Amino acid sequence: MNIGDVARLSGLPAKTIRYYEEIGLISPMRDQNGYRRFRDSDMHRLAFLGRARSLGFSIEDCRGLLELYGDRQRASADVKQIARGHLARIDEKLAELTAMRQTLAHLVSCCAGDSRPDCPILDDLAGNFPAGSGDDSTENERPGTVS
Amino acid sequence: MNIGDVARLSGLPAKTIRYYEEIGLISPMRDQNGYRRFRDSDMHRLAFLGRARSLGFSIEDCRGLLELYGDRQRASADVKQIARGHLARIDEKLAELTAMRQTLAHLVSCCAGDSRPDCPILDDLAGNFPAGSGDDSTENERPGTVS
DNA sequence: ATAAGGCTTCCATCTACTGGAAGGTCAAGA
DNA sequence: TCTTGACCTTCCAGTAGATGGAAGCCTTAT
Repeated sequence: MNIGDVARLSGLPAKTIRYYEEIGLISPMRDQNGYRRFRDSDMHRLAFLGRARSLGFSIEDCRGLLELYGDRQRASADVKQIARGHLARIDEKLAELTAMRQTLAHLVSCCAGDSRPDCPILDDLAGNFPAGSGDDSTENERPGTVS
Repeated sequence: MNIGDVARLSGLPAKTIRYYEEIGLISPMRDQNGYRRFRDSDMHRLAFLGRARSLGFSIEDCRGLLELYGDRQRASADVKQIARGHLARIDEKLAELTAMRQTLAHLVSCCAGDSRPDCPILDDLAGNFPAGSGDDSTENERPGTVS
């Protein structure tokens, strides 16, 4: 199979497949004309990569997972460790995004969004807190930056 | 104020402040020795930037927000539009991460994580679905890749 | 013969910084 | 006065994970 067929079958762009070869994730053979020739095993690795990437694993995680995938002597604990690390990163990201979302949604809901210049969103970004806008108690705590 | 002071006060690394100047977000003056000299207005812009970035606004969003910030004739609708666009992106990202998290957490919970090679995580990544592992009904739908 | 489409490599670009090298500046101390 | 150390400067490279495009070869059909 040539790269175009593999791209169609795997759903990965040809560019990406070449990139994966460049960084050593796959090693297809070459025909005499220089074209890459993909065997079933290459397709399997690419499918594996596509799936792992769609779950958000980093390229380096993928490299490790592929190695374990091809190792009959592997311990599932090693796989699980990679997956758990990734899960932890996802949870961090989720917490960060959720906090952002909350603040942002509040600001958006406070903004009239008309032709007048008054804007609580800009006020907040500029560090002005023009008297609690609806909710009582804690007077606008400002979340800190997260990595 | 020199860049070091501004960095301490704003919480932004000096490198980042130089970068923001390079891409035209701020334009501090220069002393005769070539050192950047920051006025209060520069500090305000940097604080604004730090806050906007911590809410996840892109640099280009920040550029637009800063422009509106400095425009007395602005319409709050323009600010709100940027914020809403950003909110929508956050929601997309949240949905994507939540889906990943769910699949991943399930796989992790299925994996023994011991010294044996059998691993449902690898099986899934490889496209093998070894008989529904606990839940009935829909026999493992595989989520597609999201941008 | 030539045109279309597929393939190749190489280089640049994207986001938002970050790290480091080489070197100028300034204030304090011996 | 010299030196030391903390600042500051610019410039270049690198990060993750591709993606876009140019220039050019290969193959097949017309």
